[in-house]
Amino acid sequence: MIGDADDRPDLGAMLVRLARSLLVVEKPILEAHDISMWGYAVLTALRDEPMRTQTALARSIGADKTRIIAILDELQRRELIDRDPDPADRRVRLLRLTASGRAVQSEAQAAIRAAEATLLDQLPPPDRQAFLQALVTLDNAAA
Amino acid sequence: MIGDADDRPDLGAMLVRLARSLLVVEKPILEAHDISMWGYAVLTALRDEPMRTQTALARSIGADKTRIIAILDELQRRELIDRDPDPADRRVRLLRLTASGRAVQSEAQAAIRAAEATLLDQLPPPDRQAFLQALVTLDNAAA
DNA sequence: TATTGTTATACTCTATAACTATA
DNA sequence: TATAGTTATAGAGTATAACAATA
Repeated sequence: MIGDADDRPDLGAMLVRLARSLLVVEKPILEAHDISMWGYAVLTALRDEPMRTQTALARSIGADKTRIIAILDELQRRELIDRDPDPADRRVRLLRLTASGRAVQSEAQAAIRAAEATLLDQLPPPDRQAFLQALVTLDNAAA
Repeated sequence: MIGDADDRPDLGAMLVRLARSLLVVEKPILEAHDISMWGYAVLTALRDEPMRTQTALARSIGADKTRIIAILDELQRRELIDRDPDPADRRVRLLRLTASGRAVQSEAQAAIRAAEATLLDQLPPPDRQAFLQALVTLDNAAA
């Protein structure tokens, strides 16, 4: 284990702390754009591709299908998403962003990324790139 | 922003997902050692140094002072910690690990570290070191 | 009066199960 | 019968405020 730098906090402890501090920073940003954390997660998931069922959307953002219903109600009411029954199978709801929803997601994400940059600026640029790359790798592996 | 690799999930999203998946992996490990997540956090904080007040301990692990009371009750009942009134100021409780508490923390941490290694093994060793180093830097900065 | 620890309460988040409507 | 969506309920986790003991 020589050189393994084991004299550090547990990985889980550091990740939980960092995740929590990021959520604290991002909360007021999302509030400024008048959306919730889950609302933002939904908009971001739908930006990449429309979804054919609410269950699939829920799973893609790591939520329960019952948990996103109130979120979808709100997003639909504000006309940020379309949510239409599929004519081919009237049980399912076709979900996609409206132009307005796409704009809100884009603006919120820009603000989020700027806040992230403030944190990441504490790493020298090469370390920063390596960190993000490793994070993406682990994120894909964990999924 | 050339070369900034912005085509990735938000930093917060990745950190939350990774933190959650680590908690899922670690939960059965801690259960096998018959301690809770917060119990483990308390034992680990006290391993590094005894604490003079419960409030200080709570803050050091990012918890509320009211939230650790049941945890301390349990740890004390099982004789994993000592929790004695300070003769110099009878309001405060002096907190430190017992020999037994130190052993439980040590065994649990070894198991936790082994589980972490399984995840980290998905990174090439040099990337792994860089990732951990960056994480420690950000963790210190965020505190 | 200020502080430590404690208790009580309420609030948020989440998980589970039961219901409807379609297939 | 099986599935998508919905609703209702209960549970866990958390935050806030009030209280007792001590300084």
